[in-house]
Amino acid sequence: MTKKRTIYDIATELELTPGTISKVLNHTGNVSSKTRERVLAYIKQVGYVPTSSARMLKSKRTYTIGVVFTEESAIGLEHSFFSSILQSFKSYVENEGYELSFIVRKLGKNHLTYYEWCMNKRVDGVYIVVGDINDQGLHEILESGIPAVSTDMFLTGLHTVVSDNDQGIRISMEYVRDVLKKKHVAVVAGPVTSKAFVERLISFRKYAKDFNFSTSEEDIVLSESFGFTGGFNAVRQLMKQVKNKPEVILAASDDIALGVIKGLTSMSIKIPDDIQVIGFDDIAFAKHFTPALTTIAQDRKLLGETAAKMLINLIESPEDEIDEIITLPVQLVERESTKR
Amino acid sequence: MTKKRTIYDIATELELTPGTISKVLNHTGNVSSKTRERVLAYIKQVGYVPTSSARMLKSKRTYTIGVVFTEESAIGLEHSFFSSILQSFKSYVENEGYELSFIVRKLGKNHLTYYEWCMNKRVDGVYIVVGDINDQGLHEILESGIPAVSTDMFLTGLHTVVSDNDQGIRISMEYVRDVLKKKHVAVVAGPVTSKAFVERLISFRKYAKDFNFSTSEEDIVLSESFGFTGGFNAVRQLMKQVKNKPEVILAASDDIALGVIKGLTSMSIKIPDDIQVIGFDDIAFAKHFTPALTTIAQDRKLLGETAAKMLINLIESPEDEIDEIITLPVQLVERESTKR
DNA sequence: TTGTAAGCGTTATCAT
DNA sequence: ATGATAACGCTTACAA
Repeated sequence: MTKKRTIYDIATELELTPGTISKVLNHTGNVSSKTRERVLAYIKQVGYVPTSSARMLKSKRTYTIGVVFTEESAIGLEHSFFSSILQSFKSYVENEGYELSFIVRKLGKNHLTYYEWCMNKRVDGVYIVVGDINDQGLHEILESGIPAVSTDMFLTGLHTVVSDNDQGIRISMEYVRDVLKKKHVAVVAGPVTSKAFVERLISFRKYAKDFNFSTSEEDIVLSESFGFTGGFNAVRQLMKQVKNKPEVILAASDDIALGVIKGLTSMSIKIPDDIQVIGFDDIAFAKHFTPALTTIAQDRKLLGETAAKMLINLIESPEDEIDEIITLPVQLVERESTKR
Repeated sequence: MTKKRTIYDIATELELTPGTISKVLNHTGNVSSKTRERVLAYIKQVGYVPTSSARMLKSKRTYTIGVVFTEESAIGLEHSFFSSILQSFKSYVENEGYELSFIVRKLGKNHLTYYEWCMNKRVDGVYIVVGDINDQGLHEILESGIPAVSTDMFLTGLHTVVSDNDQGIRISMEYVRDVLKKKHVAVVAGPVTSKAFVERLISFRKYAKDFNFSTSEEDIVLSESFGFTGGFNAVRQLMKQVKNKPEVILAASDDIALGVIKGLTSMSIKIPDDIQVIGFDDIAFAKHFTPALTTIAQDRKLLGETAAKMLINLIESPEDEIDEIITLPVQLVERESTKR
């Protein structure tokens, strides 16, 4: 490992002083455009890059964003829905010169709270991809005034960008009524620990009533988990408790929907011939499944990007007044799990 | 944001000097156990944590590992196979007090090579999850002597942990011969840009010959991409070019296998009744697909952990002589896409 | 056993 | 327009 060149070396090599180099590096102070060019050219030539720890130490800006990705919900990097939002967030902020650092509860030998971690790392901002609303540490962060955004949860003081869950449920119900021409629709709801699932369930109840669907409480069942297995078990439960088979089942997420389909298949129920299924999210696998899943597509790329823009705005222009909540429209994608 | 307490504050508050505080923090030098206890207790009470940038600047150790996750292959965080290895790597190193930082080509306003990035961030080591073997930047890293491990590629000087591809192909072929009792097996291979895919194809040819399978060159087809769509197209091509339908198809990866199944289904070929399919990887979705996929399971958790252990060993005990390549055994998982 | 002081590589405030 | 110099918060000889 060759010795790292410092701003000091550059200076002597160019017969200047460190201060001057620093000025051109930071586009600050007065430097003649002649020396500026010379320094810039030399720096590029020798491939010099400032040492970030020194810069951080001095300047208080770290160009680092802390990422909260709660693993208690058993969804880590592996969960395609959240990780693809994160991916898009990451690309955006990297382009702006920021980097991501996962917030962990442990640093070296010390255990610490989210807030302590943020103080220690001096992150410029925090992005909550998935968080536990009951986590005291999250509240501490908000109270501390560190810029923060989320694509998952609502908390006062927390800027959030989410898909329009109500609209999503509304368009799937309209699709059921107007295109599928069905009236008996059941729902496999997600765990109520997630705000999004709660919203979707509320909207379902509302529109089922507004549209005069023949849906009763026995047509509503809760999946005990986020994923495939939850949907699988829940739908078997649903079919057991229901007097008449529903014509259509709405699932709270695609993961759950795929479990629902598999559960139904395991009971020799054909999709979409016997029962039609509609999901929510449009995960990558939805179109590959057999039958391909009709679902409400969330724009994950846009979710991540919007959150990124929002956070950088919060960091770099704290004086701007911006909306606390941004809602993004969703879209119905018609595939094989429903049939006109 | 309350002002951060420094080692200096702690010292004056305790009527000691910064040096002493540092010593107890680093378990170094001589400190009476009485003061040590006192300092430790106080630190915990006020929630003090050392500022990492200052520590890094001084000590040259950053407790940061750079992660190379090439995105050219269109597989980002979203790809479940690699991201779950990374997840397991991450958990392990975090427990040891390290953190991960994605290596990007851009830092602030400067574009730089992998190597420059590593120098700049002063990472303690590098983990290549997925890398492009032709990338000059990777070679630079190895030459520089920064400790590096990979779970994907082979390069002299690069420590690597991989699954035993040859064993995987062998046991699936033995399974075909001894359990399925079939002789005509085709293969949908993966793009040869990946070493793993090359190995699997070589092993396939070898065992097809050794086992006297009735497999000819026309039974071998290459998927032009890593994923589902590649498998889908490739198998349709295969069925077109082949005189006799194969009895079993081996796919180079699960993603490809699922595409193969869907492709076959689209041609009204029933699985496993008409053709049986075997994958490789055991991604999360393999068991949820219809039909559930018989496959060779790689132990992703162990892959990530082993790589993590290896890298930390390289970092902390550079004098240890350790094997450059570690090969992990794989296992056959029998599901619905094959039938005895 | 504890204190002192010199750096680590920057940035920023003064002088020049 | 450029040069000196004092921080930033920590580690680590070395001195007391």
